[in-house]
This record gives sequence, C-alpha cells and structure tokens, in this order.
Amino acid sequence: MTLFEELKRRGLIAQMSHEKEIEELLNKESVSFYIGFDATADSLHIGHLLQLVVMRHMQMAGHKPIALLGTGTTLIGDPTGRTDMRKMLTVDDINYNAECFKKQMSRFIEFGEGKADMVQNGDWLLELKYLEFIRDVGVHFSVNKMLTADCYRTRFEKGLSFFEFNYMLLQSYDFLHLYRTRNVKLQLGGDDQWSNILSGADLIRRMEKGEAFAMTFTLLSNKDGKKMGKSQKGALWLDAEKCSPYDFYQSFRNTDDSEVMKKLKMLTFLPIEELEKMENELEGAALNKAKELLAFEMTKMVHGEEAARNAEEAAKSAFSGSGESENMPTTEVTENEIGILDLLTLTGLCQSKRDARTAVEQGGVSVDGEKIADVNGVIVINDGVVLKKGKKSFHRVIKK
RNA sequence: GGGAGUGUUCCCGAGUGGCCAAAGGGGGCAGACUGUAAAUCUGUUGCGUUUCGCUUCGGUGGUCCGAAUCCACCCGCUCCCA
Repeated sequence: MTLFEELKRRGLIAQMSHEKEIEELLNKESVSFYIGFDATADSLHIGHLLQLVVMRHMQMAGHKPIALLGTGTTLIGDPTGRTDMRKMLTVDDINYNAECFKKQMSRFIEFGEGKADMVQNGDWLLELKYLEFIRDVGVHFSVNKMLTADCYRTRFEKGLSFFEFNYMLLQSYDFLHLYRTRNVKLQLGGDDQWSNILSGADLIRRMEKGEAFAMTFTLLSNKDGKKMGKSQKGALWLDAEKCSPYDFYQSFRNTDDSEVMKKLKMLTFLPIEELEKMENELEGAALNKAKELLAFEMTKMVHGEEAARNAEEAAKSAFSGSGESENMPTTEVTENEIGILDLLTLTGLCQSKRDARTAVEQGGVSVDGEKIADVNGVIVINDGVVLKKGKKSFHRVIKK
C-alpha cells in the first residue's frame, strides 16, 4: 500500500488540487512539503495532532517535512475562524515558542540534515518591501476571487480590515518562497486552510510556471462543530506541565461513540487493516475497549509509553477499583487539615471557592469515596486522600 | 470627512435611573438515567470570611441620595453618503 492510499484509507485527506499528479509525485520522488503553525503559544495542543501525525506519515514514507512557524504572519492574524486579533510577540517569546514546538514535534518527526526542518516566515516576511510586494505578488491576486473565498465571505458581516485581508497573500508568498529556496512543491494543512493553500499553489504556477500542489486533511471536530482541543479549562496542551498525561488520556477516553473509529484511523498508527476489521465488530463493550485503546495510543504517542501506562492504570483504579493511585494528578499540601473548599480550589478541580461551594452543595464532591455534605468540612490528609468531583474528575492530595 | 447605529458576564443576546450580579439561549459544571458515550429531565453558572459584603455592563470624567441605564469627551465596530 502506498502512502497516498494509506492517507486516503485513513480518511485523512479532505481536498487536493491535483489528485492524480499528487499521487504520482508522492510515489516517484522524495517531496519537500510544509505545514504552517502559529507561533502564539509555547506549546502545541490537541488540535495540532493531526498535522503532526500527517507529517510523520509523510516522513516515514521518505518525504521531507518542513514545519513553518508563522512568526511573521502572527503579526497579522489569520482571519479564518474568529474575529479576535492575535497578540504581538517579542522576539524572545517567539524563539522560546519555537524551541518548545521543536521539542514536541521531535516526538513525531526526526529533525536534521535532509530529514526535517523548521523555518520561520518572519525571516523573509519582515524584510519585504511594500511596493515591490504588491507589484510582483499582489498583481496576481484577484480581489473578486478572494472575496468569494469562504474565509473572507464569512467575515463580511463582522467586518474585515485590509490588514487581515492580506493574510492570503502572505501565506501564498510563504509557499512561493519555500518553493524557490527549498524546492517545496506541496503544502498541507487543515481543511479550513484550503483557500489559503490553494492560492499559494496558484501563485507559484503563475509566477514560476512551476508545479505546486495543495492538499488538506479532514478536520476533527467535536459534535458541536467546534474545533477540537478546547476544554472548559482551556486548550488541551501537549506539554505535560500544562496538561497532565492523565487529563490528556481522559480527554480521549471520553470520546463520543460516533468519533472513536474516525479518531483511531486518523490519529493513531495502528495498521489500517486491523482498524477496519475492528470497526465491523464494534458494539457495546467493544466500543469502550476501543476508547481505551485510542486513549492509550494517543498518550503513548505524545507522552511516551510509561506515561500512557500510568495514565491508564490511574484511570482504571479511579473508575473501578480502589480509587487510589499514585498516577493520578497529585497536589502536595503542607497542612494536615484543610477545609474542603480550599482543597477543591487548590487542586484546580474547582475554579473558585464559590464554584467549590456549589459543587459540594449539589453533592458532587467526595473524599476517599465518602460524600462531603458540609461546606465547612475539614479534611484530614494523613497518608493522602483521593478527592473526587463529579463522576470523572479525580485528584490525589498528599502531604509534603 | 458627513450621517445613522452599536459596544452587556465564557459566547450570543435582553435590559424601564433604584426591585440588577443583570432576562433568555448556547456552552460549562453538578444531580438522575447510563457504558468514563449519546439523548433526555433537574439544579447550577462574577468573587468572598455567604441570611451579608465586594467588584463587573468599551474607556475617562460628570449629573444624581442612587447609573449598565442620563450627559460630555474619547476608543472600537457596523451600515449609508463622500
């Protein structure tokens, strides 16, 4: 099975500019391709997994991934999606973020000579001369056509500044630049990036008479249509410091029935044949097993096998067994006796004391399996206790 | 530049000078039912030392015993005209 067939079979591919040519290209030579990333945070999150997984598939098949950090475009703000402008970052911030990204990406792809690279578009965008740019590049863009692009059309009601309108040109220019300097012929991205990616390929064809291709992959979204990766606590980060492997595991363990197979196919590297076979036998308990598998595989991919095992063990003991496990998220406290409300906020299970109060009043809090009814209750830590809020949130507390 | 609107809590959106921590919906959280799923029903959803106190309604000042509501200026956004 070729890479192309595999990507298709896993349901990863959403749109392509030239299906036949892309398939041929991928089969016959090692292709340099790129995927863009925002540089706004110091960690990738669940929403980036798809990009990472695809890069890995590609690299395993002998192609060369280039991760582009949008250090220049970050200053503009991608109009795709929301209205909010992005924050400006200092050079130090950006370099720090780049380091963090690279570290996380290294779990998926191998960087180094001839293998994979990371570039920052600020390196070439920041020195662009306006007049030259609009004369050489801008001339190839039709405003009429741009206005019909989905990402701009949806902005008509809310308004769209000229500043943001330029985003497409800059992203296209990135592609052109990489084509010229690194012979990058293919850009990949989420399906929401389709028009931006396509316009880059067009630009190369116009200006260089070259061959350039666009391909997008299916976006994973939650039922409500929102992009995956956000939880009430915020984004689900890939950084263990910002989101514990246990929480990461849980987020996949709680996948909707209807999404399990899709996620297994798209995000894991389990052989597609096995997954397809599994799909046919998916009922009741098997479905739950599939969720465990998904959660384990994903945690392993991002945090390593040991962390995955620990997370799984913690989840199992929390939900079925003793409820005691060293592997669940843990907070250390100095006092031996502590008020229940303070404990809930301290562990992050509740966002404020106010919030903690309602949780207790509604009977959603228990300590070591015993329901806490009194808001003023004092918990004695001694050898450690397991705090539970609602049905799914566990947290262990021990003494320092 | 001229004119008309508009800015409310996580999001959308209602809001008469006091009864407004602010309707309603979405989302979140909790309870019931379940399979750590979905759907449904119920409660809850600014913060705190919680029968009360404190801080919020684009910003800054002002009027008033009292302002999300009135006035002035400023900032952002939308629409029409140029």
